[in-house]
Amino acid sequence: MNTKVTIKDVAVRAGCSIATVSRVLNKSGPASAASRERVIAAAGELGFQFNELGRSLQSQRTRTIGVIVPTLANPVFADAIEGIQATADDSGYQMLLNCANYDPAREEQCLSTLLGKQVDAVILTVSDPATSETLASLRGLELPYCLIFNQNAGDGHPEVGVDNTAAADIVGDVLVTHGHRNVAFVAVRFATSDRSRQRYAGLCQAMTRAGCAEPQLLEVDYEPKNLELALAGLLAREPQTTALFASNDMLALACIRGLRALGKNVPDDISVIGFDGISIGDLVDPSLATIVTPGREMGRQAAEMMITALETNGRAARESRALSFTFRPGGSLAPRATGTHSPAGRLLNST
Amino acid sequence: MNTKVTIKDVAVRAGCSIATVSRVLNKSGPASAASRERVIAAAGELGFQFNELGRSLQSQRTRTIGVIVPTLANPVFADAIEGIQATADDSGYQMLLNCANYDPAREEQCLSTLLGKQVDAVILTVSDPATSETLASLRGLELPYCLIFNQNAGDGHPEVGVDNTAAADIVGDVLVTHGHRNVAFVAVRFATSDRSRQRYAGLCQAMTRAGCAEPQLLEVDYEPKNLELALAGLLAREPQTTALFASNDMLALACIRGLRALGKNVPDDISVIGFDGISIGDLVDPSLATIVTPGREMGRQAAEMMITALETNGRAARESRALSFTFRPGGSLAPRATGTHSPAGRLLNST
DNA sequence: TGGTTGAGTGTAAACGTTTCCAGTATGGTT
DNA sequence: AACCATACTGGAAACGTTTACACTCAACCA
Repeated sequence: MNTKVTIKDVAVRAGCSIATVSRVLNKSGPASAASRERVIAAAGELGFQFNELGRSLQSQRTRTIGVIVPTLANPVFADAIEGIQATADDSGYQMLLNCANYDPAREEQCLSTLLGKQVDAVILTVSDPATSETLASLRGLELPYCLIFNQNAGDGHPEVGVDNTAAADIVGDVLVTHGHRNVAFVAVRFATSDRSRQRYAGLCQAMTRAGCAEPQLLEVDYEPKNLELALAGLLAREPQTTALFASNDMLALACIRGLRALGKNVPDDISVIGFDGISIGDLVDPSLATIVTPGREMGRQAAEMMITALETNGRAARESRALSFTFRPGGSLAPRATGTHSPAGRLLNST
Repeated sequence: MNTKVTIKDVAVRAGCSIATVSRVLNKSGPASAASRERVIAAAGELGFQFNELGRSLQSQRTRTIGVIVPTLANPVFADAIEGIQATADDSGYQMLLNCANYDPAREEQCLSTLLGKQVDAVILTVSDPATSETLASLRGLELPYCLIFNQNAGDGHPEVGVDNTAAADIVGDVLVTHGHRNVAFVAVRFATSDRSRQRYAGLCQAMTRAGCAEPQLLEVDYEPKNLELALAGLLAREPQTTALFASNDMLALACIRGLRALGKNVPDDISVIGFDGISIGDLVDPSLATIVTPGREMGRQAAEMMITALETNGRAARESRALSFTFRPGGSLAPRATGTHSPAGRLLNST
């Protein structure tokens, strides 16, 4: 009974025109106490609720923010989404969500749908900002938009993210101070993820600065069997490898599992560091050493930025923000075994 | 340049009326080859895209499905969302997502917003179906809706879920066959989650059937310190407890961590079983014994059901589906230590 | 008393579509 | 030659709002 009742029905029941109903319910113009009362009563009795379609069409704004992310399977995106949702909600905005599945073509299609729905702004993460058509067309438009997770996307795109390169550089430093000199970077979708590449670059930078070998690059997928094979191959080719840096936490966890399956102990035989700082990393054993990025905060700030841009109607949406990150130590990282014999874990195994 | 161009602009450029443009672009009526060609050209040159607001207002359908879930922090909901998204997308539908944060008042508010936006259908998970105002008002409406995760909600609400009680009963059986006779059920938000209560009931049913003590009920929150304290309290009060059944996987992982912090080894000192079957449970060590529920499939089927109901315009949305689940063994579950002395793990610790 | 004010109200246009309806040709039949 | 389908087309109404504008009426002031 909620639906179907329009402002016209309220007007009839209140014995006035729809203009008056609108003015009363929106508090947007004068109305006598008597009308006001009758309108409110009528609306209440009828269970009237505005049809936002009509409102949006007229006002040229939907109070809806479109969001495009690669997936929800990685909790780091779920976090950001929650941040967007919460912030939007506080300001009376809605969120229209699309998952593009790491596919640039789908990204474009998602954007197109969102535009059709007349979203007021767009928050998105793209596979590769440098080549993204989606991003290119977005710049041509007049509506506020903002990248999240992507950083240093170039071309002055507004973005809220962390400096992946700097963060990975720190990971490199940490590895070096722990005595690791032969490390490998494990990535999924390296070719189509700017973030992976930035993280690899940061790692390389730190390692070569310390005079270490250029880290190996190992591209893998999540399929357990394949991952195991790839890891086995790496360890065979580069037996001196003592640490793995995974391009994200989910992958890091998968690597630990894979190594375990190969009979390797983490961190005694080999250390693993992740990236993102998903909360589960802290629950598992060994706990995951990782870069903690503020996923939820990223979403929050991006949404806030969009809403401010919309409310002030100013061109304020052009800014970018680099959020801070921290390195979280964890049990998956240990100092490199000093000799050919390793400490505790190894000893236990060899008894 | 995409935005702002309306069917009227296309009509002008094509030298015809908007009616003709509409007919051509929608293939919804006759048009001469010449008009057709000119319209298509004009639309292309102008980068025309339909304004769905206008369309929806006129057609009385938005091709949008509203979704309300408690949170995205639990991957099990993220899975379902992805399932909904993917299915909706295939049929040209959008998804409007809201997180209600386990708060019935917010659930109501979310529904109200969704209705304002004129969603064509609603898929939701509520805290407590029995007392949910949201659910009650939904039944009064004429639009298709469907519960997910909630099951046996009563009152014939359409739902897609698994039989929590039966699943938990199986968990009880598994525990019994592993020799556990003193187990505890650990839950968050027991009072406001029908699922928690159903799972507890199923466990009790199986345990008492086997002649065991009624399982302890331990209500906790996620805060690590509190959880640790609660677990310590339980073990002090009921030292004979040999297994924990957690109301969901996230909590199970948190329990394992908490037990570890208390110096207890899982599964050697105590076994832990979860519920949901989130993929991470398979990555960690010990791997999580759990009930695997088809989260994504739940979302998929719910969306499919809604779309069918909408397309056929039939009252087909009244059905409910119980999806199957499986028990997944894992390293977190071990047979109860037979004597006062426990096997391997204990021995290692005591060396 | 006449004018000015201002509050309260309704009419109607506009937002971008779809679609009914009434037209105009064109062609083919008797 | 008159007729009638048929194919195409445009005008206009409708969907549910907001809001500019014009109107009425009372109160107030000179």
